[in-house]
Amino acid sequence: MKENAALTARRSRIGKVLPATFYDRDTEHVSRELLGCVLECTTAEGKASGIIVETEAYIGEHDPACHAAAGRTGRTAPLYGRPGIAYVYFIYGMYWCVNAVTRAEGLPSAVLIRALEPVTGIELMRARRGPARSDRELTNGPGKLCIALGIGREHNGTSLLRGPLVIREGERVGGRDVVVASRIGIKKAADWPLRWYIRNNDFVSRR
DNA sequence: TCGAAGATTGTCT
DNA sequence: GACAATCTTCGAG
Repeated sequence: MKENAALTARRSRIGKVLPATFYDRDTEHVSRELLGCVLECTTAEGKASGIIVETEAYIGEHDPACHAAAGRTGRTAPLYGRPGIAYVYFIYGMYWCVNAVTRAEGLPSAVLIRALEPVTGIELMRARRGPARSDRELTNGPGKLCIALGIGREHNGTSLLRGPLVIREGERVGGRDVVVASRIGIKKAADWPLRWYIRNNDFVSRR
């Protein structure tokens, strides 16, 4: 009961779709401010959304871990596009990961969305992820959240301002509630402090 | 509870 | 042909 009240309160704070100017800034800045915002995906099956609780920044061709470090290819083309579009890529033969492209055109950087706290469409997420799963296992990782929200190749290069995949204003996250850490799951430049997450949030993939 | 290894395919060299 | 911004399962302690 208590949990339902908290969820209702969260849903009431979901606001407008973030404008292009939000993304056209320093990638580190955007990463930090995306915490607390809401990623929402609408498909034929319905709508599902969650609060962004963990992000990572990939900051251009000089960042060895960024896909753009290999230069502009067919795969990385969306990274060179306008701020506010989605870069969705396929990895390890079975998973999708979703990024928000940032900064001015021609500067290939993006924010990887690593974990969400489910807000709406939770039943749909359970159906997609499997019934035996706890709520925190629905979206506590970049591959998992794409499965739960139904994000795939059809969203690569689409606008996060128009949908079907959008990011909305959410709760403001105070400075004390933000933790900066090193990135996860990569070998190159893994110690760069470009990962942000909400302190004490159960849905963060790793502390 | 933790660590190791397997699954599986698009992309680039 | 090698590798990858991951997740799951399985076995050991």
